[in-house]
Amino acid sequence: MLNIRSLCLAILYFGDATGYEIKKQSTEGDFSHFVVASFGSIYPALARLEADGMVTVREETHPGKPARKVYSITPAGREEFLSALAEPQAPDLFRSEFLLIAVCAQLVTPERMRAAIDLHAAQIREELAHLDAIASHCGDDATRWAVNYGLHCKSQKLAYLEENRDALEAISARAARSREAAE
Amino acid sequence: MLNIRSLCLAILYFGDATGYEIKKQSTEGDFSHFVVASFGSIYPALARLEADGMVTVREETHPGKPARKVYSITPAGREEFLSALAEPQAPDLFRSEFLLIAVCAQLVTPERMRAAIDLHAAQIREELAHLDAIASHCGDDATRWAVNYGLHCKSQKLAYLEENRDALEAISARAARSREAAE
DNA sequence: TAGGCCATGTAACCGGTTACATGATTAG
DNA sequence: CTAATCATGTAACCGGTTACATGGCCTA
Repeated sequence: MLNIRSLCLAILYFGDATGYEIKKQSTEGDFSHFVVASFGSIYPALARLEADGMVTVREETHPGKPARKVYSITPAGREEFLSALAEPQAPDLFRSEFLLIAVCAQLVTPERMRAAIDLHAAQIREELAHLDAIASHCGDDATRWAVNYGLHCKSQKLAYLEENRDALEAISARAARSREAAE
Repeated sequence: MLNIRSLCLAILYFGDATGYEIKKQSTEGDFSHFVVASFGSIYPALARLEADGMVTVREETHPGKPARKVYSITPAGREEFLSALAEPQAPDLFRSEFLLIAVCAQLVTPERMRAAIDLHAAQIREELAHLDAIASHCGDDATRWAVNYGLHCKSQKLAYLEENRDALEAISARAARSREAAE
């Protein structure tokens, strides 16, 4: 259900858009914290949706600007999306390279561990700043709810990391010391 | 870096294992909350790793039991994994069908919204129980750190959901009422 | 004038999933 | 007797990424 096709329908449900705008919306806009999409998947999906009668296109040519294809959702498209929303949702998907490194704290040098934590913290702060930006100019209640959810989770994540990073670094340092001792 | 190949090396770094055990480890065991892997990806990855000299195999045949191929990591394998760990990690990946539904709270019925929240809460509770199970019989400090990190993030997530679910349901209910009024 | 933004699309590739095929043992 | 667990592997498929191809406008 959370595929590019449904994502396009979701965005078009709230208003007409071009492929370029859909990409922007899903990598920088209101949907960006829980989906991903690239041009290589959006354009084919849009073409497919049109062939299936789920969307219509009109080509706009503003002189001196690249031609743009503006897509509109059709009643059939709305129906398809609504029935996609009606299916029981799959659990959230989470994948973390940082946690793989963390689990391997004994294998990496304390410096590497520290760098990984620093980078991880910086990544979370960036996501937080990004969510703040969305929150600051968003007129939709539901979107704001979702953003606040993300904000809460991520700030908690960062708080835990900052409070417990020493413990993780200590694990790494201890292992490094016993490796030295073994030599 | 967070691909099946590295995952296999990571698990084998901590001890010999069969493909079956690697799968178990990554869907039920210590790695299960931040990676995914299926048989269809593990077995080919292991074959590839052997061809590349990163692991060795020995076939064990216990009478009355299926033959098992036990893999061991080689020094070259350790080296490859360590250099994979040394690369700067990609940010955590998060994808949520629930949040797509949440953002569309105005489009779905209040009942559907409630069901989605209930299911989401149940999914988080399940993940929490799963992490608790790992925590309770895990002898490794780093693994415990990672599990506690997950435990903290997920319990916070659940807390936010429980405190704010009414607001989300209200958005859905309000939209439903105005749809009715429009008729 | 270099780089970024707008704007569309294709093609090769790849990593992974799903389903299938097989089969013995053990616990309920 | 049935279901689960152990155990390995393949093949078809698919969804998506990456890189490529193109090109004009605007800003620093």
